[in-house]
Amino acid sequence: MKSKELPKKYKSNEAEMKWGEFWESNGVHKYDPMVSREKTFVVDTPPPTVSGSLHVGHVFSYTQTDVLTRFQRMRGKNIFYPMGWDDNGLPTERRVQGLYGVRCNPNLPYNENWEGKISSKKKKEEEEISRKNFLEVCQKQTAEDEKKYEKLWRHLGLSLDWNQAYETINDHCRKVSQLSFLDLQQKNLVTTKESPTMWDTTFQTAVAQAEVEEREKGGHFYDIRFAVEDGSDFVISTTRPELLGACVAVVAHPEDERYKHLFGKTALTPLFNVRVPIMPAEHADKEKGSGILMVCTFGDIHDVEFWKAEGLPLRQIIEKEGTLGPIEYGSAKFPSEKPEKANDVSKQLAGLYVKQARKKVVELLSEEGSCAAGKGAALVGEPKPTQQFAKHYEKGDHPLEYISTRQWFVKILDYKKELIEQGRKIKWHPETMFKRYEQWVDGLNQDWCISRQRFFGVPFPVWYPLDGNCRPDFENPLYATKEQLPVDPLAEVPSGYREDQRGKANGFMGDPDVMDTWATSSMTPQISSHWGTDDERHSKLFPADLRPQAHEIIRTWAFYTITKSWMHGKEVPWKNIAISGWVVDPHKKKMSKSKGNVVTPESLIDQYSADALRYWASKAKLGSDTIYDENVFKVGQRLATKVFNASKFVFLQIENVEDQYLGMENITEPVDKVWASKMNKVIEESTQAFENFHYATALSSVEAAFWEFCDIYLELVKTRAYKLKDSSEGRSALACLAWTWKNFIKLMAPFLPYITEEVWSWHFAEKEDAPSVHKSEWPQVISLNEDKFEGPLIDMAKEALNVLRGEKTTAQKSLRWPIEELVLKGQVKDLDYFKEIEKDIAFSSNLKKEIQYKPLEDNESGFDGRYFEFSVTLSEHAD
RNA sequence: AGGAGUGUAGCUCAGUUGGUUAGAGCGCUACGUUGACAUCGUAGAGGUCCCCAGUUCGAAUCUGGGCAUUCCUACCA
Repeated sequence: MKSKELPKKYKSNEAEMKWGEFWESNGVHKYDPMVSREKTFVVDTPPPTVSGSLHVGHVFSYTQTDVLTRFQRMRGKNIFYPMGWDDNGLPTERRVQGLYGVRCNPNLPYNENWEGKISSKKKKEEEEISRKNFLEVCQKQTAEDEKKYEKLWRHLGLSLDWNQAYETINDHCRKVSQLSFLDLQQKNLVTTKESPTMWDTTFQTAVAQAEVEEREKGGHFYDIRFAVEDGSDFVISTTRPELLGACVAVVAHPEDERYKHLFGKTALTPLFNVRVPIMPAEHADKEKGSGILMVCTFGDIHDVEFWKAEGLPLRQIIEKEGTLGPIEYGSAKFPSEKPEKANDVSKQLAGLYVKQARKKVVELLSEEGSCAAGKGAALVGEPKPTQQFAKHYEKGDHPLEYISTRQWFVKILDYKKELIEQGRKIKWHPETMFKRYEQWVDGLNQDWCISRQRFFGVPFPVWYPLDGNCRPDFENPLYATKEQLPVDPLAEVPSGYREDQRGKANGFMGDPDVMDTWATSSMTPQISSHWGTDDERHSKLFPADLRPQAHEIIRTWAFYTITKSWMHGKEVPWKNIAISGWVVDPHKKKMSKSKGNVVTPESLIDQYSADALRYWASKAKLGSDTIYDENVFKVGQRLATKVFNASKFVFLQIENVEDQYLGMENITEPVDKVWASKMNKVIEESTQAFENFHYATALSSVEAAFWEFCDIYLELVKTRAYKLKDSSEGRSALACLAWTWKNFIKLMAPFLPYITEEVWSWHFAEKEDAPSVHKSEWPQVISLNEDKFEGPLIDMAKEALNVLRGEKTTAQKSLRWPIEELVLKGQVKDLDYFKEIEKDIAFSSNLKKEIQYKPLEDNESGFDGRYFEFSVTLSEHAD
């Protein structure tokens, strides 16, 4: 065999291109549908939101999944590892709106000739386009983004099967989502109802509990005097005086002596002169404010609950846009003792946004004579500043309002116990993450609102019949049939109706809403398995083996997926859930685009190589956050280079050696056996670690062993391997080198797929009949037949080398400088075994030596190991 | 306020079931290097293992109590 031409240096970018194409054209990552379920490993990959670009946080967590998956592939598993794109939903709408300067107006007709052009415009100058045009431009934009994402994932070396990719807006996903909805409907697990719901006034849509976050805001307490029918009065404290017109009751704690006597009486609100009952309520806190407070429709969740429990009237004054409505007082719905005065106030407030209205109301309340009790101004004293916590939609800028609207809900509140039980059946990595799930489910207080008043999403497969006055009958919806799916109720017709009956008396109307994006992504395992449409495929892919995801979406993605799987089939969606941590900045805050992180993953890969980034991601355990640190990329890069150089060296030693001399039976020399037994341990450890999802532990163990291999073992045996290659001593070294090298490539393959594939191709691709290391068999431990070779010989040799190098360094001499005499001290456990190392050190270090030993006294500390002290005297051969 | 995590070298982190002198990498300092490798090698400096108390022959590790910090949840009229 003639010597191959090996590159002088490793060029990561060229290699990444080459092997990326190689994997694709050889179908290395392809799922085989013919293989049984037992031999298949199914990953429920997170579909990232397609709204701009991926960042280092994505690289981090997706790499961790890929590492686990590559291990399983080498264990012989048939891998199902799809990619999904979450392209529907608000993020896409927002991105398109900003990028193209357009806004959806569902009342406009479709314009065939309209073409979206990138042009950012101010909000007021945005072009209004039809719903269909809007959806088209959304789809066009996400398709472009997805291409960019795919390119990055390929470059990073994620071993995804791109044949299994899906987009959550495509026909198949819409079908599965709608099927899911219909199934829940049949099981009586969804309901439509008009009820107070958290509402974002900017996007004008309902939002679910899981999408809400608290933000701290400065605010003020305003003390306002109310009159009582008996002529007395009291003062309430509020941060939201603009809701005065929506006041439906006043409450105090049942045990509050100050107000007990007022229960059952009525109070009169200032400005509006509305008569409201004074009632006891458990949620009133005697210590807070004045102890008595107003109940409005709706200020917060307590208002909603109290309003529901007591059957109070609904006086909604805030409209969907976040402005105060034009309210006519003196009507049945909005009674007033002095309607004229109330309407005068109402006129001044109508059309104002909440913040402006607050200012105005405060202004009016501080006017002389505004107090209904006849005590001058209703506003008492100065407003007191306070830190408020207001609920916000995570993507919105204004506080949420509770507004009563009609929405679709999945009934989850009745099944908290069952859903926690389902969570318990799944193996969480790390285990402690289950607590988060449990706590979230336990604390739920609202059903899951799945309808959104948006456009780019999966429509409800629902129509409503219209009565003679064109009023929809929401209580008796018309559901699509399974065969109709996917269906757009705004374009298609319920069975038994004709298109020309749309919107007409006694006709029908389509449900205009779309589903929450989680209603679709909660079905990712079923989307991949083709639930409901392909039973055989479903049985092979469901439940999945692994769900990887981040911890902040346990309350959404994990929870909703578990919920859906339980509701549809009383199953858990996956056997394992692996929770990745975050990439955080040096101040331990989560890194994100908005924080101005300008480093793109693409440029990092170009600079450091994909393997280097993967190394960094693989160093972090599941569930723990990692500080962004480019130094770790450098370490990864160095490791890859070392793999290249060491491989080159080993390859040059063994390339022309006949196969028969590289068999394991040739490993006869003690030092080689000891090294092989050390490798056995590394293989065992890392396999064990991988099986427990502890890939980072596996990496550490392999990495440490590899550097030791380069620094110690290679140094020890290189002379022997080179000079005595035709003797049994030399062959022992060569066989051990070949075996060790092969195993290192394999052990590192999940982490560094490119460099390992590169060096694998030099020799083993052909010898092992495995074109790709990633489809080769995971290393097995070998039997050495002599278990006594587990002693510290390598450690001694290591120490000998270190002392040797140290001495020479101290003497400021070359490492080739001959040593006159060197005394080496150390400890060894096994006396017989110790005798054997004599020739090895001499041999491998090219040195002659004498070894003396004597028993060591039993350790004073009581530790019961037996030791022998030894000293080695080394002096240079007269070579 | 409740829950979960974290706290070990200047930095990023390992540290299994308690066990001899607490580790690695980076960084720093000094030195070396024509034979796989300067994307290298060798050596050195650097520690109150957050604090206090307890259990133990022995604690980074176990127990109790604090402190700091991150995240989740709740409250905040």
